[in-house]
Amino acid sequence: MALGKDYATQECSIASALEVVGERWTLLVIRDALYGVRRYNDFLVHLGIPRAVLSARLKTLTEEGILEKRRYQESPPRDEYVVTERGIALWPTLRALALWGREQLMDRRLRYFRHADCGTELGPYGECPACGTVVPAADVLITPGPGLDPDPADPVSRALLKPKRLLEPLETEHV
Amino acid sequence: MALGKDYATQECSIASALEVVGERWTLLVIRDALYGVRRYNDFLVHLGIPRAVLSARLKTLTEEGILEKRRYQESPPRDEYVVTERGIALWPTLRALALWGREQLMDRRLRYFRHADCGTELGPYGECPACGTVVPAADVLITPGPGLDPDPADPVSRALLKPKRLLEPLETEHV
DNA sequence: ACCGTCGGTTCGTTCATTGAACCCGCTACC
DNA sequence: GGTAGCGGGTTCAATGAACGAACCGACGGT
Repeated sequence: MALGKDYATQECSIASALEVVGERWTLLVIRDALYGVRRYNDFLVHLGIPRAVLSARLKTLTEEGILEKRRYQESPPRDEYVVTERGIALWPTLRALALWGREQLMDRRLRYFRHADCGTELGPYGECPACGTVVPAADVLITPGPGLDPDPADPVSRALLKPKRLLEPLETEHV
Repeated sequence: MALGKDYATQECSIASALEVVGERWTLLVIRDALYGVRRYNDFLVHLGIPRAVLSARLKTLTEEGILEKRRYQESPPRDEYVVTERGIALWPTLRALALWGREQLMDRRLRYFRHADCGTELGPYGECPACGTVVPAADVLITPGPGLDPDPADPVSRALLKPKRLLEPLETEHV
């Protein structure tokens, strides 16, 4: 999106944000990263995204400081992509978008976002109605809802059937 | 984005939302609509968007129930695009995105979002820190910040130099 | 020696975006 | 009554991005 064909005339922080995260697939990559996905192949099978596009997105997200590429084993050399503070700061945006999609477009509940400390479902602005506090991303528990396919094909979706915290790395079946 | 080339494999309300509002320019059109822009030509000059793309976006946003096309004079026939409840429901998402862009990407303050009743700047989750309530879109006051160009070229930007409420129709100089 | 896996790159085809040109209904002006 | 202008579009050729399939290289297992 950048490189000349950007939202140049816009003097606006929304336009700046969209230059970084507004391309196709980008927000879904960040969503997966917040859900705990870290490996190239897990992004690939879970998103169903072309490999070239995934490589490009991971590259620019790394350059923008939203993901961090780090080596987790030496032989064979393997890297994982971990979401940074800057990426975690997008959680309120993604939560708001998920809420809009659920209320305006969907007929069923796919996932619940809860406060990990007390299990209460988050309110419309990301707060815990029981505790009265705003819940940081690391304390959000994702639990499956009734509309979710109980036997999905890909290993990432299967791993997401168990309740887990945001940011916590996802344990995929290593075949 | 729709029509076959969508995020078909994603079982997720974020993906559903992005199928509707995830295309290039779409969220900026909605931002302008929330700021009070209603006329084709105002969108056109303020966004600097190709006419064909603007027509396409207005069409799909109308079909999706986010904007409503309505005639405001008969002769010559003229229509305006007014944001609906479904579009207003995107305000928390846009506010969160603006906040992220401002804090993570920008060095200066362009606009403040305030509670119209008391003038206090909104907190990170869209609440008024003074009143302790969540502020609905219609009660948000947009005021220019210090980083904003004081003499912009297009009439929409000039009209936005005055404080005004969200949703309130924008008065452009009718040349 | 060979097969499989992970994390990519390359490549031809299809689709979307761009900017410029054109069009239509109408009004105001001369 | 001709014509200039405006709002709100559509059409078109050229460019750029996304797609999917194929290929590749480093390694590990058998």
